[in-house]
Amino acid sequence: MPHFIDVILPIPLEKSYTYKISGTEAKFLSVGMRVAVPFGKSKIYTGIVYKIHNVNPLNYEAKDIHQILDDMPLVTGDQLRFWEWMSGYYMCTMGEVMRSALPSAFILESETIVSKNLGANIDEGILNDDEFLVHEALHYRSSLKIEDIMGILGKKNVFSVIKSLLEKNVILVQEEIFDKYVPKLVRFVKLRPEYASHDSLRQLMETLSKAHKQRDVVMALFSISAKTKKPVKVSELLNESGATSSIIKTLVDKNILEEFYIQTDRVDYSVQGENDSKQLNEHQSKALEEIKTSFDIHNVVMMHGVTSSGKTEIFVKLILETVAKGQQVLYLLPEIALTTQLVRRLRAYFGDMMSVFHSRYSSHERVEVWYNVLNGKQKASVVLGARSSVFLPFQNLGLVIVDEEHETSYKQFDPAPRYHARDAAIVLAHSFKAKTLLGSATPSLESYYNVKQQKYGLVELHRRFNNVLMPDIELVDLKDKYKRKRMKGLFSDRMIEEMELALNDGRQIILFQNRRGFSPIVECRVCGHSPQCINCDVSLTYHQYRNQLRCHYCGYNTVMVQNCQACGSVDLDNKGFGTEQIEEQVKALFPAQKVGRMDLDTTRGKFGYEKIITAFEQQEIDILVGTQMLTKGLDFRNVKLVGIMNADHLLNFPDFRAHERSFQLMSQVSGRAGRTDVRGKVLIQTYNPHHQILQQVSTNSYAEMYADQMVERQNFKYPPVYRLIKLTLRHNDYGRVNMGAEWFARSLRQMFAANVLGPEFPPVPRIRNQYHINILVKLPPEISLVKTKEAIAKIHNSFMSIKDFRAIRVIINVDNY
DNA sequence: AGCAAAATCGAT
DNA sequence: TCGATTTTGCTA
Repeated sequence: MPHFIDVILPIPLEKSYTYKISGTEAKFLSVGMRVAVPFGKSKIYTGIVYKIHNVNPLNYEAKDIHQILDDMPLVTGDQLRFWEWMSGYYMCTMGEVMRSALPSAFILESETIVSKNLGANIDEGILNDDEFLVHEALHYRSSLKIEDIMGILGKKNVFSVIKSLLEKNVILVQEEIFDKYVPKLVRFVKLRPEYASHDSLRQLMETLSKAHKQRDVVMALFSISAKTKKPVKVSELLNESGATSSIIKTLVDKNILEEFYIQTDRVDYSVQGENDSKQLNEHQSKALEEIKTSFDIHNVVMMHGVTSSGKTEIFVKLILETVAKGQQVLYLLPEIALTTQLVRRLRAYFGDMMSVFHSRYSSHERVEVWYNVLNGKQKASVVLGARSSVFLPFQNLGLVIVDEEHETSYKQFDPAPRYHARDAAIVLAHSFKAKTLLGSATPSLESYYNVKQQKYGLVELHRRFNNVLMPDIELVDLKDKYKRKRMKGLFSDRMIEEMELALNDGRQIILFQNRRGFSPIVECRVCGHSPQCINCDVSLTYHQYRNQLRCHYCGYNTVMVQNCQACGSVDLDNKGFGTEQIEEQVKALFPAQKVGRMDLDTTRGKFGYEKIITAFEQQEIDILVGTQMLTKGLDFRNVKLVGIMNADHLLNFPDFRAHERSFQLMSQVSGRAGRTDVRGKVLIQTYNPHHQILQQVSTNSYAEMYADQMVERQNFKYPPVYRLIKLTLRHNDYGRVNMGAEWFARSLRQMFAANVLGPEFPPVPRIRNQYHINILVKLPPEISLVKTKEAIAKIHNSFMSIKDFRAIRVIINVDNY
């Protein structure tokens, strides 16, 4: 009987592909293993075995697989079902899910390797310049990659050259698969066995008496192995003896020391700190009990606790109880909140039961965590991770915690799958019959709506830990301050007073401005022209520290212009203000203080973010100016004052969630103030001090905000009452996207009538020379989401069959919030 | 995605 | 009119 497998490939293809396998292979293979398969003319891809069967495909001859890559399934059946849900719900292919789900080191790809044809006599005269260069290069290196050849020839199209060299029998070409995962080997040394006896050892020391450094190394080796009773790492020995690696090499060459390698686990943490979890106070204990009772009725419980209420300690207790039952725990956090600060804190509770999984870890480390979770290893009992950790191969998940549940960074926008990690986590937990706990000081409206609908349980914590008072929030009316000339630059007199007060107390200050750059745009005072990006429809932003104009969409930059490019005038004005300008003004106002800035520009390096946080923590910085990065679950003990420079930018943002987001952002920033005994102070500068949202922030009235916002969402048919699916059409031809979008919207209207909005160009219609246009579909609560998606998919199919529209990229974003 | 055939472009 | 560049179709 013939055997076949259906394979998922990590590319955006609608179907899975069928390959032929032998009987032996059929016996060995099981669903979830990786196989290397040929696909297309020459490429070899990594695929996941999706189905094993005996159905010979009718219309084509199935190819053989190239190789089996695993001896155990890498992906579990639970995961494949989760992938299916995700590709269905978020309208993307299984291949796209696979690409996001697997650490990149698991997805091997073949590479074309060019080598010299040794068997042939080559007449160099028949080669042209490019061909000769490649031939020459092969004298020095036995093999070349396509990439290398592109480098040598300095051009992209090297295929014709390779083809011609192949015809002239100069080279050979083969496809090689690279296993990107190399176990990390650590070098150890030990004394050769012949020196084991006392006599031989004494002899050895005598011979080394003149070689002091070598003797020191041997002595150090003894002292380390006596202390640790374990093999000695070369790195340790170097540290202890102060010797150089060449001395060790000499000893090895002299056959005194012996080298050996041991494969070590990359994810290797020494346990630091105490292992005991703190005692909960009465409010926390009560909340913990409430959560447990609530879990009896609800699969999902919302833990709504004000900032610094000690949510984390409650989570820790729950996690420890779950682990004690032998179950795994997933602790989700927004990427940016996964700082060493929090990891260190949790490490103290969980020690080596905890693994961390997020994109700043190397792909090898991610592979290690994957295997540990898959094999139910103790050290992966608790996984602390960002969005993508919902894809880990859990075996018996018992609890999922989604901390800072309201964070918008849980939603992946690009590439597909455009999933929301919170929602995906709830589905994942459900498939294991596990419970999900959402935590936030400012829950998202959609989650709170589910609470109100009795879908989720609710547990509240109103008091800050140690009864620290909520900060005192004061609104400063900018209109009034400007009128009465009480402003120094962007700072009101109140702001300066409070800053002085805090600094005199030896306390730190955070200033929040939701915009980076020195000033958003440069404008000519004579003709009103402002420099534009050449690829995108946006004004360029002035960045002082490099004297540059930059585009925030595509990264395009030029030197700051001195004259207006339209009229030549030198009278240029910097409109608006960003973090850089605030930093400069603070430095002028408080020359004695250290000022730091935290935004995308200053945190770009690998540890840039970490560095600024640490400096602020250790009070090397007195005043920290930053963007919304500052809101993400950081814990600074010594901050007395938080200043929000201009709340209006937030409130006037053109998005249906602007008010909700403003409330969350300002509440979160305010929460950074006064986390210890002294009551914190928050100053919000605004032109609209009577704005509802600002009043609600200042009185910390979440419930009121929720009620107000829900009325608006209901009236304007927005989530969480209605659901949204956003379609974005993209093409470099303005007319064509416009026509296509009109067609698409017209077809959608036949089904959904008034619930289709647009097509509408976004505020920045052109990005990287591509025109974007949006269509929004609003789904009333009573309408089936599944049927709607089917209808949209159908319309998309007919759209793609129209010749003029086929080139237009259609991006479907389900729940685009 | 990536590759190659087909279609279109554009300068001699 | 030929070669180069872009578009289109297909992968099992």
